[in-house]
Amino acid sequence: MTITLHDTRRGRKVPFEPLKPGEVTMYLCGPTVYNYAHIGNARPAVVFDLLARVLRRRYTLTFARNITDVDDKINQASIETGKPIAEITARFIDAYNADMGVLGVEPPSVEPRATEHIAEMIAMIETLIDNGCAYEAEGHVLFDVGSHPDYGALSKRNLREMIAGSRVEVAPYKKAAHDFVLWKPSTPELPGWDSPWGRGRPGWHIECSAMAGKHLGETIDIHAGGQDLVFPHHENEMAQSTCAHGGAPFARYWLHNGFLSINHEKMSKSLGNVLLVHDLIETVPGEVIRLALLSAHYRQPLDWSDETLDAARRMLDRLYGAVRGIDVPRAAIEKAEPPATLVAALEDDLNTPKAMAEFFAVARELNKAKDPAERQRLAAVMYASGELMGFLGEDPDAWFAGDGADGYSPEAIETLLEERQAARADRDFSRADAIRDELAAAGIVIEDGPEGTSWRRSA
RNA sequence: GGCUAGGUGGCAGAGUGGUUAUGCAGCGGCCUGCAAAGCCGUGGACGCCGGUUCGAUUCCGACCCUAGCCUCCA
Repeated sequence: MTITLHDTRRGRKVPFEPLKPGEVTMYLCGPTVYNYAHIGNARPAVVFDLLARVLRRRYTLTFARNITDVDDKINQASIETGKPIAEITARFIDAYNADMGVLGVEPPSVEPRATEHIAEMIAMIETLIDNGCAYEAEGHVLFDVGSHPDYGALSKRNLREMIAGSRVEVAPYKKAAHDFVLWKPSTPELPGWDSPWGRGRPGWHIECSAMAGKHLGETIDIHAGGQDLVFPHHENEMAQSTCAHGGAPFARYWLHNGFLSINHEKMSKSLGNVLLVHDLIETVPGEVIRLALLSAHYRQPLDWSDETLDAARRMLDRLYGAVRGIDVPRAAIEKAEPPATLVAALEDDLNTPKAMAEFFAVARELNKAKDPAERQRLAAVMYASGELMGFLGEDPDAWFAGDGADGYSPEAIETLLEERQAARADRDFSRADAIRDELAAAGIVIEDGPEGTSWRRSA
């Protein structure tokens, strides 16, 4: 079985073969660091983290996820807050990595920053001018879309249509409406670098092309990002890189995740419904958010609501409930493999709902199993599956203990449970039930099992 | 208006030319002092209209509706 991936350019699922046998290069458009990441930003980070995990099972993976730390929105944030740009970007780079870490996103192989690749961008722009794909005008350097016959191949649109439907005012120095900026002049207050075209700063699209080229080579295997980046960002990247590299293909597979809405509305500042990961993780476990983001197929739209989170939490409760109380040695987990059906689902264009169904199949088998050795073996399979997908990273008892916000310490709960056990032994069920009711009122659920009584918090 | 995706049971959400998705919720049973968890069983679905077919939710066409992009945006 080969891995299949949906390639945006070809518009269908295709078998995946890396350019170099055994090695895969992948580039993901990362954050622009002017604010905390919102839940929509987290979707590609989580989805393509999972893809990276799946790819690493078979290949040596070089995974680059860039940081855009020069951008007009950052400049704007600096003006608004009065804080230096470097302070803003440093702060939100740290916050991004910390927040994504809580969601189980593993660090990529390289995390290139735009400001550290200005020389590469200038060199690439010079090459583009030399190759006749770009021109200078009034301190700007623009990409000449007309020089690139394949322009529109990724986003499946043609220039004529775009010009006809264009509602944008065309800057006077542009040859054509869709020519886009590679380099633009900076005023003295704005960040800028010396260049052959004067002091200025790069356009957005050239950043990714330059960083991808430097860290992954002229032709990369997988380029990923949000669906909204298909046009113009990725179309422009493809045009630039292809021209700069003498026609060498840029990305062999283009992957795009679907959009996330909130309560069926687009997330936007004007609606006031922007949900920051930074805030969400205060009250919701990272794995719940991760599973919520993976509960729909990555190319499907995903609507985010309290119900989405509840559903994810209940699913994880079921998984943790299955492995609870089973002691699994680390060595057993490392020896265990996720079920082939689960891996196959993920390798089929990252079919996470199917993969979760296979995960639950193991849980069911484990819940049914009586033999301790068999239970331990299945629990190891559960944990191995969890490590692949980024779940079951917590101790089950800790998972069910929750945050203790109701004021009952574990010790206090244990004391009450002992009292209840004594009452039950005396067949004083009204006393036993009173204790259970008291805890239930605080959201603590008691479960009597063959090996004693356990408890958990239900949100 | 153009382009690209979608419309599946109470909810979320996969998949398939004829046979169980899965999770939550419901119903019946087992277990339990009673519960909870778990297990077993069970009802309920494929936007609308045509076409192809022995047979379509699955393929084809029209229609309706929704979302994203066409402008910064994951």
